[in-house]
Amino acid sequence: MKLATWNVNSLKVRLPHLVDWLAQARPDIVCLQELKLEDPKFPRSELEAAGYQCAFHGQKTYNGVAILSRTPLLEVSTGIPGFQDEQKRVIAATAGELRVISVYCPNGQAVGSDKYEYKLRWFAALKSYLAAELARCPRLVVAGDFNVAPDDRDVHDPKAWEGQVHVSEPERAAWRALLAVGLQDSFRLFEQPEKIYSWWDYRMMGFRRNAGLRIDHVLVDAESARRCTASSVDKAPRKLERPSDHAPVVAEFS
DNA sequence: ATGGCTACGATCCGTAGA
Repeated sequence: MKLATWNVNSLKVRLPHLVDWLAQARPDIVCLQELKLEDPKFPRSELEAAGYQCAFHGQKTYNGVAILSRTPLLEVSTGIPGFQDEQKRVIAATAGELRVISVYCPNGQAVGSDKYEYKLRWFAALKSYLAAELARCPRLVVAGDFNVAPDDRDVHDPKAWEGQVHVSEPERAAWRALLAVGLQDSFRLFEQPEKIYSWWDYRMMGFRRNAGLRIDHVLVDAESARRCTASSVDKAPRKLERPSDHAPVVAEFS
């Protein structure tokens, strides 16, 4: 079983890349972020033709999340229960025995800004939600764009980024609090090459210089961690013309 | 020198992303 997460940065623009990638990588479940389109504009028929059922929660211009699956998606829920939020950043569904949550965590803009405070509040709410979901559904995968680089290995230039948004200590503490409810970063279950990232700035030839951050993650419960056989970043779609600034992250399970 | 791309929705610039 292969599960992926990909921040597509506009599903409208990236649909051809997504359809091609689905055909090549053949994931069973895909979590998508930054759809940037309203639900009536979701390309359901194209993705069904590619072999996927779809659950989506979109809005115009910003945010928007989805889950694609080769098997039926049941018990779809959107948002974080009890957390009022205009921004469409969370969708959950059950595929077989697995509860899957696709998340697009806030960017935070700059340390100390209103958006940064919102990001920390949002992470606290997500943590409570994940604890409750884990109690209810022991097989849980949370995949998406977390907008946090967990440690300096996940940052191309830790000195330049020191204290900045995505790596600041309060954000990393919020990340560790998510793991503390009983989840693991699937990528770090395995020995990995150095300098693996999932996002590269469009500017300054970020991708060519491998000036990136690892901010897209697949979190898994203990049993899913035991069954996880691989976790990696697929850089191929980032090399195409007019790419998303993020690459897909893939985890495989026995 | 604090910029630099990209997407979007508004128009021919501002907001946001990371």
